[in-house]
Amino acid sequence: MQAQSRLGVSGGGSMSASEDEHEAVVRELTRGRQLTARLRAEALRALRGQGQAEATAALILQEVSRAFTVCLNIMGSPTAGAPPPPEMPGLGAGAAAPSLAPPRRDSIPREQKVTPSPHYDGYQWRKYGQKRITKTHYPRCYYRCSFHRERGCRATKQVQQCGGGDPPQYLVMYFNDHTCDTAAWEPEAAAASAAMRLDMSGAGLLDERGVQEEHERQVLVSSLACVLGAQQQQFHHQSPPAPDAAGSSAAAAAVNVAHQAAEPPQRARTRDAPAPVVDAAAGMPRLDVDVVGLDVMDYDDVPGELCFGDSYGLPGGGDGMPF
DNA sequence: GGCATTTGACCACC
DNA sequence: GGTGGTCAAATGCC
Repeated sequence: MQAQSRLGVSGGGSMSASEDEHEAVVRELTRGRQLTARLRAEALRALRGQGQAEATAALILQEVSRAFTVCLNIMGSPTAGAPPPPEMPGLGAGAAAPSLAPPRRDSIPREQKVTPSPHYDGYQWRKYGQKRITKTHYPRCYYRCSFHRERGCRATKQVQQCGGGDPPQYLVMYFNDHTCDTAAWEPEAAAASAAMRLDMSGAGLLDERGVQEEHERQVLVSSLACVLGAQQQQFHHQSPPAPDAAGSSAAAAAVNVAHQAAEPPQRARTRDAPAPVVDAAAGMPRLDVDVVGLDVMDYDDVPGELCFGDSYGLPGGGDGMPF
C-alpha cells in the first residue's frame, strides 16, 4: 500500500500502458501546480514590500498555476479544480514509477522525477548496470557518480523509460547525496562536510525532513531567481534600470542565491553530462537543465515567458537533448 | 591503451 | 523462490 501510493502505481498491474501514462501526466501536472503554489508563497514572502518584483512574481506564478489547471482540465483530471494534494512524506520531486514490485528498505529515493532528458542534470554519471524489470516494457539503467571511486561519492541514480511518447519520458530516481560537489574538492573537506551534516542531524538542527525541505526551498528560490533574472534581462533590454530599483536588486539577490544553491559543480565534459551552457553575452549559465524536478529553460528566445512545458511533453518547449 | 558501456552472474531483500 | 541491485569480465569506442 505504502509502496503503491509512494510510487504511484495502480494495483493489480491490470492498467494499460496508455492509462498508466495518462495517470503519470496528471500526477506530474498536479505536482507542478502544487510546486507553483509553494513557489508563489515563497516568492511573495521573500519579495514582500518590494513593489514591482513582488507584483511580477505574483502575476507570473499565477499564470503558471492557471496553465497547470488548464492542462489538468484538458487531461480530464478529477482533481483539476481541487487544491493540490499534500506532499508525500520522504519524497522529493515526486513522479509516477512504472515499477510494480514493492521497494526495498534501502531503495527509498531521495528524489525522483519524470523527464525527457534524464542524463542532463549537471552531474557526471557512470553506468554500472542495466536490468529488465518485471512487468515493465523498458529496462532500468543504473548509474553512479563518476567520482564514486575517486572521491567516494555515494550518489546513484536509476533511469527507466516510463512512456513511449514523443519525446519519451524517463523516470529518474536519485539515491544518496553527492559528496563530490565542491569545485575544489578535497577529501578533508568532504569528510568535514559529512561530519558537520552528522553533527547537525545528531543535534536535531537538521533532521532528514528538514534537510529535504531546505533542499526543496532552495529549488523554489532558484526557480524564482531564474524567472526574475529573465524578467530583469528583458527589462534591461527595454530600458536601463534605475540604480535603486527594488525589483532589480531583489532579482539580483535571488539570482545570487540561486546560483549558489543550484549551480552544478564544474566538471569535465562527457557524452552523458555536457558542461553547463553559458550565455556568453550575459555571463550567466543558461539553465536548459531541469534542476531537481523543475524545468527552467533558455529564455533568450522567449523573454519573460516561463517554459515549464518541455519536461512534460507540452507544447512550447524543447531542450534538444536527445537521449 | 585507456575508458565507458554491456551483460551475465552473484547476492541481498522481501 | 522471485525480484532487484551490484559486481566484474568482456566488449567496443576514441
